[in-house]
Amino acid sequence: MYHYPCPHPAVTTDIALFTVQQQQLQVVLIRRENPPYQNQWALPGGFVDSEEDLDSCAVRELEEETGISGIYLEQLYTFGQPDRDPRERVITIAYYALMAASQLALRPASDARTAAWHPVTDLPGLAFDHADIIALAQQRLAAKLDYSTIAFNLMPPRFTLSELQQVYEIIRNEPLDKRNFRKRVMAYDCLQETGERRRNGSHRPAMLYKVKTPGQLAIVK
Amino acid sequence: MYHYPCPHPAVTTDIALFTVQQQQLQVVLIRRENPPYQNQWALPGGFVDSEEDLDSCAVRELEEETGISGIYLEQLYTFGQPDRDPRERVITIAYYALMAASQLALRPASDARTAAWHPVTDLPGLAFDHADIIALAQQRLAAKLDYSTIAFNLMPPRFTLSELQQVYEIIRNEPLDKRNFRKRVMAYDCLQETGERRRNGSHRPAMLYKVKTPGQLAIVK
DNA sequence: GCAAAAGTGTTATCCCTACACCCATGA
DNA sequence: TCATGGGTGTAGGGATAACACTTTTGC
Repeated sequence: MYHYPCPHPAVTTDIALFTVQQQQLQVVLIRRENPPYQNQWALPGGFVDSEEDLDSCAVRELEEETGISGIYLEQLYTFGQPDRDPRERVITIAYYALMAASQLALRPASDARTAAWHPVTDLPGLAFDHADIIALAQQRLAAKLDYSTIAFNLMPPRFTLSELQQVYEIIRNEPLDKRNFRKRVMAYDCLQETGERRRNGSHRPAMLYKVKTPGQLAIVK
Repeated sequence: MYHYPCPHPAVTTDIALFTVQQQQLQVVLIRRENPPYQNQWALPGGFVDSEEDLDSCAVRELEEETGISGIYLEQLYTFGQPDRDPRERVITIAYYALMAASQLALRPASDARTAAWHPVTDLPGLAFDHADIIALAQQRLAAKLDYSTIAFNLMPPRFTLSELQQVYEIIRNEPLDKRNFRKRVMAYDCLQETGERRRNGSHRPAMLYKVKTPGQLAIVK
């Protein structure tokens, strides 16, 4: 097989998988079993296979290391500082992904014995430049809240408008007006009432909504 | 030197360099001297050196192949379809770059005998997936017009507001209201009157402006 | 009946849009 | 003096932001 006469670095994908849980934006980290950075926390990710698309690699690595699949995933940025891995030149295509807390079912797999959620406000020391990746992903997520329906990918199949509002408030880190919020998200025309209501304590039950076309990302306003 | 036991693809950067010239958005293409796609048009770009940052690689390749340097450059997206190069797996980190037409001084260099500007509306057949890269870059540029001062990077050191408006109109492909346009860009507070005026035909001379902090990208509105 | 969250409209303000005329110059 | 692009302000409309009370339930 032909090889171009040029350096051939290792190439990985890394995935910042977010959810909102316990009133916090959280990200999945795995504890590394092998050097470098053995026993440190890192993002799930790994080497791109020879006949594998980059997106597919991110999906596969996430599934292998956390057991999670079928969620929203988007390419974020490519990090290639020559010394970002102490052993060899490794270029990583970073992705970010979103899932509902309700779908939580972390399955630690072969090369990541421990996978766990961590609040982004309280991260442990991270391997490589993964802190930078998370920071950039968080920034992108916050920016996309303003002009897309990306946050719907953080919601379970059925949810109340108050729950949706909480997700927005947690990511933007500021309170929102209830009536204005409802007007805005309903204007997106992406949500549908289910007939059901959620009873949840000693107060009026809340209508449950679902996303009309799940997985779709609408650009709005 | 250590090598991770994984596939090691070739990695390149490719750069979509835009300017506005002759009432058109144009992009630099080079004619390929070597296979694959010999004699076809392609974006400037090339392999990432072993100790080289990705951004630096893009800057270097652009300089080597076109003689152009010192301009605005931003990472766009990473393309990694396994078969995007017929010879070997090649992953490319695509960049886009902007320059003023006034700075035009294409210097064809060693591995790109012919470098030339092409209107994006009338591109020749392109090597690899470079047509996709250009399309995405153009889309990103148009989107960024609406919420940043990115277009200022397409302007020469001194320019009139009418010239700036033309650049916006060409990229957005629609006419804009002169008074509203001026109000908006002046509100960015990024432009400064020079005392000078440009005399240009039998009509009132236009004030020349400059960007207060060139190279800076402000997020606005 | 009381506590607690759900649900709902109106008004004021701001921003964006539409729009037309005078100015300075060269020929 | 006329043709050409440069330069300027205002008014109306639409969208956003501020704001408070009633409803339904569990205890």
